Amino acid sequence: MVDKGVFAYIADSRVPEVHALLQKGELRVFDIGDMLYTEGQKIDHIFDIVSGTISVSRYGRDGRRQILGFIGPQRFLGAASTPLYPNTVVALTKVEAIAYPKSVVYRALSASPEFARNFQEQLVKIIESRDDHIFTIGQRTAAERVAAFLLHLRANQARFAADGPREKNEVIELPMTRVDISDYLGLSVETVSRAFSWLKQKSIIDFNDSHQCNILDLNKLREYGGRDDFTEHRGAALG
Amino acid sequence: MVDKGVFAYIADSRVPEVHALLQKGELRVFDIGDMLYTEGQKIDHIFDIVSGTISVSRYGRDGRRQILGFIGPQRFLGAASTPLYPNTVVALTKVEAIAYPKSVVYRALSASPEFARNFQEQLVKIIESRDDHIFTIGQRTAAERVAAFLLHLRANQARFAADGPREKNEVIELPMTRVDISDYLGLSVETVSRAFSWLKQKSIIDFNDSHQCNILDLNKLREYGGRDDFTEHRGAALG
DNA sequence: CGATATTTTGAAATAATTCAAAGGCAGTGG
DNA sequence: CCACTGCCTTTGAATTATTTCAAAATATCG
Repeated sequence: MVDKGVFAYIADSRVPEVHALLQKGELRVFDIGDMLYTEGQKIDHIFDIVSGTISVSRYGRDGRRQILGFIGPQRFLGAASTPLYPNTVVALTKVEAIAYPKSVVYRALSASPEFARNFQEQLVKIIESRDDHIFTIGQRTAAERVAAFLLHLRANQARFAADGPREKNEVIELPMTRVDISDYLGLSVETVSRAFSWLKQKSIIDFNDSHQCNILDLNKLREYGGRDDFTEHRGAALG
Repeated sequence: MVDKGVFAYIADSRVPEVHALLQKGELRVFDIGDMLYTEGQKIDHIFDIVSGTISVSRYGRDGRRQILGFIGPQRFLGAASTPLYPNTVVALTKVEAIAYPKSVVYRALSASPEFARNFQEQLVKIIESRDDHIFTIGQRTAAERVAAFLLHLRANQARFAADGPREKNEVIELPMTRVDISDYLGLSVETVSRAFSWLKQKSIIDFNDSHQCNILDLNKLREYGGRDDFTEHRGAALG
């Protein structure tokens, strides 16, 4: 388990303003279901996730929900172009996050070109990850979306796994519910469930329980969900 | 018609490195169908669009295409987290764009915190625009997607329209084909065409020709396509 | 262990796609 | 100027993927 957020890695603490930033960070702990931000809220701090998983989502007038991303350790969130944050962020597991005052973050970004450059790179990676998502829901069938989703989780989980001898049958943790997955993929719950069953019946995956998935045939999974593999990266992920 | 790109607005030319950047910009002209970038290309410059419209898209193995965005004046493109650019960018109309060497852009970003801050804000706006897009294709029906698309175009065109007395029946220019629209919205061409016909038949819109749309009833259009209106902004739009 | 929520499966309904063809428009050459 | 060609757009009918409605199975929690 990592005990730092991503800012500790991308910020150069030799710069005084950056050092001050890292000092000002305040660890906060959230339980399942807690909200880190709510839609329309005026926010004054950036969260840097240390452990756990959150979802970033957006609601339509009539209650339709779209999940924009599932975000784990070593990502930050809270950047927005307006003072009012446009999304809802909920803890899917117990979450530890470091809260940094926004003003102090901006001061540090101004003072350290290196931090600013790394920060920009994280933003670009978020855009690229959104683009993957758009491709997935715009062009793929239900089974392909679910396959792509599993590969996406796998790529992100791999980032922090202890790299012992890699097992042939990899395990993917699914900390979210089927409803969350369906709201992420733009499908109904039932369709997501059927897609899992279909992949299972084809011996491409199977489940220990509904939140732990084994990949039995990675190549086949890639045939359905692959463009390439998704890009792995430590980094940002706002919404 | 604007004769500058967005960098001229967001960069502080009193900083020598920024001044040098603006000097180094080189105007290029593209015809309909020309490619500004191709997928997997190693790119060494950022484009800042002065006039015209381009599409940013991504292809799947079997040829499926997803358009990630349509981009007009006062936006830049070319930022990527890897040396190889992941998308294809094509001119939909005649396009004038200023090409800036990437290295010079990065030097200017390091030298001017103000430019860096504005640049970051543009990146955040791109993310927010991608989020709108994800919501649209993840949660909306065909007619709603088309309505949302029209509102999106309207918001962006409004940015540079001469603000004389606003007409009741607003006109929206559609420089792209129906196939482009369908690849943007994750629908088939036929479905897009039917959605237009449906909105027409409800007297919400009508067409002068297939690339010029009148909004007859903006409120009704918003009932279908609105979350709120889309945020208008001069700014970035990479892909 | 019982109660509640989540996940899976089944059958019917529906939105969107596919296949097919007609209509419209733009450009080219006679 | 008109006719021909090719492309883009619209409309129609049949097919299909996904959703919706309904219920059973499974897991979770006090």
